[in-house]
Amino acid sequence: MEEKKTFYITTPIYYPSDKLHIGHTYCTVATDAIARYKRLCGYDVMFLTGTDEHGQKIEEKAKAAGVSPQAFVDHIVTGEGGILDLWKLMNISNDRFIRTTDDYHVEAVQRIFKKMYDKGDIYKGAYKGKYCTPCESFWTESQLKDGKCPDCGREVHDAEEEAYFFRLSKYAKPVQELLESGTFLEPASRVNEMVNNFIKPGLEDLCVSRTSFTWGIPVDFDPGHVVYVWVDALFNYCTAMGFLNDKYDDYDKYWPADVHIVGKEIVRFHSIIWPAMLMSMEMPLPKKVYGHGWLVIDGGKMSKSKGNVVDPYVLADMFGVDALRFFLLRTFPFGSDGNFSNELLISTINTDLANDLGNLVSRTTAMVEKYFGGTLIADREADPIDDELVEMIKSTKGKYEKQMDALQLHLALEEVFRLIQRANKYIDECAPWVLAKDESKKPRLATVMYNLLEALRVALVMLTPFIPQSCEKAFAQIGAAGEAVTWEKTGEYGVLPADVSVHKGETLFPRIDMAKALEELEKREHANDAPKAKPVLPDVTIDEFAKCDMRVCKVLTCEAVKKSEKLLKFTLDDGSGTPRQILSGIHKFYEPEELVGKTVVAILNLPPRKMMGQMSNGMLLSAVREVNGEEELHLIMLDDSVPAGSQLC
RNA sequence: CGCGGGGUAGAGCAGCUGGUAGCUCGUCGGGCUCAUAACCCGGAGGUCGUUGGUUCGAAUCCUUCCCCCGCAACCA
Repeated sequence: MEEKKTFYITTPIYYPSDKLHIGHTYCTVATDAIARYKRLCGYDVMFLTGTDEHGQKIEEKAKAAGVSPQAFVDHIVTGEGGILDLWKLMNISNDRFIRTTDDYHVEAVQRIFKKMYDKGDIYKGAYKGKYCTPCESFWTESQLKDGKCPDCGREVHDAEEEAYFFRLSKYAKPVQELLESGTFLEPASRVNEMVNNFIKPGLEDLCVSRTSFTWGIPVDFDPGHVVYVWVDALFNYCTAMGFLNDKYDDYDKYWPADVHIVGKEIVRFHSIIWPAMLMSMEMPLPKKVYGHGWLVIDGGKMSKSKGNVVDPYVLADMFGVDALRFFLLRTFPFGSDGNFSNELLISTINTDLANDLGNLVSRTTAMVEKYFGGTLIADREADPIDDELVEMIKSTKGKYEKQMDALQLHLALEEVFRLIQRANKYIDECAPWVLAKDESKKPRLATVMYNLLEALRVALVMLTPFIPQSCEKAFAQIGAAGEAVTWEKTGEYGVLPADVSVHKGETLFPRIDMAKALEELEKREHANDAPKAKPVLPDVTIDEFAKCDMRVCKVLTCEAVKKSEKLLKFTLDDGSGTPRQILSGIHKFYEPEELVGKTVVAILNLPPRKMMGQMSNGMLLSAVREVNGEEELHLIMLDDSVPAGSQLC
């Protein structure tokens, strides 16, 4: 028996510190479509996804929630409405799902770590460097910006800590050659970014162990150290195939991966650190890393703090899983960012799925039923008018294939819809309703119908990776089954039986009423997060309260802090005679000019704190609440007759 | 001058190995009646961010500047 060619594709393993949003769904759906396409083509596909469950952030989140880290991630991954549920809902066809807390993975990573250690590529060093506490990051002298943390601009302090390092510097050259010499990293525009930003300035050895927290894979030969999450996470692509463990036995079969689909924010880890570590392990490198773009909203990043996170559950529920899958992959160029909006979603569904595809299935099957009682006669009569459509039925496959293989999913879909649109036009040209009036034109009419069914058959096969459930229904309607829906027959004309029977069924994609749907969406988004009254905090004594020195202040000056989105810098008259400087993150709510001269309240005896390189000596008091998941803030302003320096009690 | 990406019809985008602009939606007009008020045809709408240059000729190559986004935090 002939061995099938293998194809190994992965998504990133997602970080379950929160529920996943539409961006994660986008990435996974895209990977799923590629995996399904490759299966359709006859490959032996391995499609892996999973979760990256270690790290400090999860440890903290779990602590805040009052549960163990394991219980915390279990809930997000396997709980109701969690990640596994989401992939099931979205009809994701992954063959395997890895959690980095799985025993076999943990043990394998320990072996990997040890192996690199024994080789000398991981060494123990005394970390003498600069440490930025809020970022939990170490920096070398050369990485500092004006002596401050290059990430956040704050002060760093000397820190000396025992830690393990990976000799990333040793692999700088081969990695750069890898990036510049071919198609390892795509789209090509990302290559410059990596080389200019990270490799040319010089790759430092990477600190690959932590002692500041415990939620990670322990370095088994040195208690107290846990493995850096990225070392832990990246090797999932191999351990899930059974590398250095007994759980699976497919490493030799599938590794190296054909493509890692990743978001552009983690391209750096996948295109620099990952190949370097594999080189160290003397393992084959993955053939490709593809950095897709992000879904952005109104040109800006989707984020919790902006309150513009889109929930895939709501969309799938309202519009259907296939419609959502289709929209994501048809609308946005896969390599670059795309502007998400509900309006665009609905109009794409209406135009492509309802008007063009769904309606074509509907009108075709309706005519076959109406004119032939559902089963075509075998007589035929061709006409030159058929030639163009027939030619497209044969040629679309090749164009589609070319785009799919280049991971240009949206362009592949464009090819399919060209065929669908041509078929709609063909109906107009042939005017079957005229032919139907003349009994002698029956063979001609049968030919027209047959050509339409063939066009549909071919288009639907190519849509299978994108909208699998709908295609199945549509195949039943147009009477296509078995060999007729295989990839081999997709480039051929004349595959359906001459006396094919159709079964007009339910509407595949109902048209969506834009106004109503938007209203409904609005309702659902706000249903969950009506203003929540926060519970009253535990009692404090009057003495404790009295420790807070809150006073009335007059705003002398107020200006925005450079490079900061949120901070305003105030100079205040606190009654002492000496102006007091306070920073406050309220630029989102107030413009500096409107606050000058106002009478405000500040707490004065908080320890001074530096923000964006500026000192803040106290805090302005505001009234805040949460509305629709967004913070609403009112700075406390008193009547201007209240004198500066008055104390609140 | 940190590094990247981008600024093209009302909206969203393509074109960018140089030959005076295309696609989808919207809009206006027409056709058809098989179909999910769907489908088909046609029209209107752009000095291709700005300055200067190379060229017979530039959206496309070089240059100046402006704006947006990300890397990228700060929310005491």
